Amino acid sequence: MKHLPEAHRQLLQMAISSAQQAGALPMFDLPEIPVQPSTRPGQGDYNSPVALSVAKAVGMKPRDVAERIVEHLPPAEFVSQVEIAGPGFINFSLARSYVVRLVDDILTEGERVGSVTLGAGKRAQVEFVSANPTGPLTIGRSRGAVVGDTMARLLEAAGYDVQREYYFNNAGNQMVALGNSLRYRYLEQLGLPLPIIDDDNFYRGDYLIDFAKALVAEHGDSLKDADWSTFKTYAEHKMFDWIKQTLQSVDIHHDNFFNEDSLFQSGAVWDTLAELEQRGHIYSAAEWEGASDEEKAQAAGKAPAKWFRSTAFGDDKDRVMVKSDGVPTYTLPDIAYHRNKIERGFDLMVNVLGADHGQQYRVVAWGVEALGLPADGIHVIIVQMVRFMKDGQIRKGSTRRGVFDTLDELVEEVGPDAIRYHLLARSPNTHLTFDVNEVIRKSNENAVFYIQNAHVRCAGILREAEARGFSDDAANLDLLGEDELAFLRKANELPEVITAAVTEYEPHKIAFYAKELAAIFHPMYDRVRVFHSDVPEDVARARLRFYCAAKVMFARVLRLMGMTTPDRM
RNA sequence: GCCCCUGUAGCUCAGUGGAUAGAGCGUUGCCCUCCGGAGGCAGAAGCACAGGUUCGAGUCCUGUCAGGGGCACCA
Repeated sequence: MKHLPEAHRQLLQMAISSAQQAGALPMFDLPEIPVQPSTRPGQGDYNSPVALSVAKAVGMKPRDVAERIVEHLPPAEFVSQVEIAGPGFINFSLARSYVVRLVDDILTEGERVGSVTLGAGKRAQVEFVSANPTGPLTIGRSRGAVVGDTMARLLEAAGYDVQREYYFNNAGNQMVALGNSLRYRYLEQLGLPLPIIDDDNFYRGDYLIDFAKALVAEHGDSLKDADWSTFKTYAEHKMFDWIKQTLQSVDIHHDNFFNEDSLFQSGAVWDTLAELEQRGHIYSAAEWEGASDEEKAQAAGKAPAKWFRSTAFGDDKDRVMVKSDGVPTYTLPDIAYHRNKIERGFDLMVNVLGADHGQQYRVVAWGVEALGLPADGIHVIIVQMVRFMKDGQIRKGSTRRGVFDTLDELVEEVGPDAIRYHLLARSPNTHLTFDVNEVIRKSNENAVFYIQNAHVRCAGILREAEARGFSDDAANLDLLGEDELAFLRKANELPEVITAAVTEYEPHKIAFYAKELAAIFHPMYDRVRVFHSDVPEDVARARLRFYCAAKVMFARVLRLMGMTTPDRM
């Protein structure tokens, strides 16, 4: 399968160069040549407005430029016809022989169909989810989880060697609070005197009561004098088992769990601070340099903190790296973490964050810049907030108060495929309302099953063929009709969709492509029958092979979205 | 107040600076015995507002209006 816009681009490039050498066109700076799939019948399959865009620089009429280009176009096996239309568009039509052969290309490429070589020999990392293990995964994390995992799948299809990473903080105050909360629940189970616990530092969720019961069952009262850290370690492991299981239920698997604590153990956090200090980006003060008199008065007498002069990079306020009590803020280890990522030698590092972390991330990016590190491989996908609704009620919640909706519950209610599809099928930077009732209703009538049903129908035909002992051996693909060809042309857009999704960091493009492919398939399916009294055997053979290829296409796009590929509804 | 994101059909959303802006739901009318109709065909209906850049703007820039999120020595 070819990346057709790229193939056409090369043709145009050659044509322009040779026209220039022949003196038919003057020399000029050639911009990226635009090539796009045509949307309207009569305008070919792909077109380029390149003549329009360079006409001014060339000092000729667009149509004349187009003519000179077309005269010098080298022949290509996939092009059957070239026309100049409108103000100067160059329209290309695909050769029937090329399109028909796609059936065999698809079958040969199989589950990797549509892959491109963009990332061949390169390593990419996608960091996503990254929730601290203080409670079950909430629905608030689900969008980033789905977007991150789909991005990883697309990067693999683009040829990258991909690592999925989960970064978590097991060192901070939250984890101390978690340990103390479990200790409280443990002592409560044993009926022992309870410690005083600050409401703000108490995780109230019922799951800690369950953990405490399990602890009592395993250890009796032998832990009654243990401190928070014992309980924290237990809770952390238990929590991660749970989180992994939740993620697995939506077919998400991380390759690496990177914990913040390791950055302290290795000394990377303090090394990073030293490096920043050495480069002159850090100062000690009770209040930041640009603070108002009022703020300074409030800070008077406070022990000095260490500040990162982020205002030098465009921030509106400097940021604390080390608090006056000597403990670093979250930002410093996060900068150390990104340094670590870069040192691990990834060519591309994609970081999926919720909108609430977008601002915070800028400081980290400036920190990386301040270290003088190459940051051009780092890309952030900010996913905007999702409002989850059920029965007209907006769901919100806090892990600490123990009031929240979990991803487990959502999976239970709407199923993994519907979750993945609906959270994916939006541009990451649109705000989205996920109405559980609506999704359940729509999924039963629309997109999710619409796409899966295309796969089901192909599988049904293959089953029928097997039952009849009918094979596609020696199929003559020239017998395929316009309907099948239209599908195949759309199928051949997969490489460009994967390329666009990866280079623009917009994984939702695959969801829309999948729906478009199904929208071509279903009307065609009615007309293009295999086993029907009116269909001659040789035509049936060709169609059967075509449906084999169509099934491969639907399986491919469904898997790229992390969805299942049912053979029956 | 400052920063980020978003305003496209009644609703939910696509839309690479290119030709006549697309889907689904809803709505109006129609079609279907044969590989599972969770289908198919047709109709009505739209780029928040005002400037600007450009041969060409839903798309880029500025402003206005409206909505969402973020602005800790928390993570």
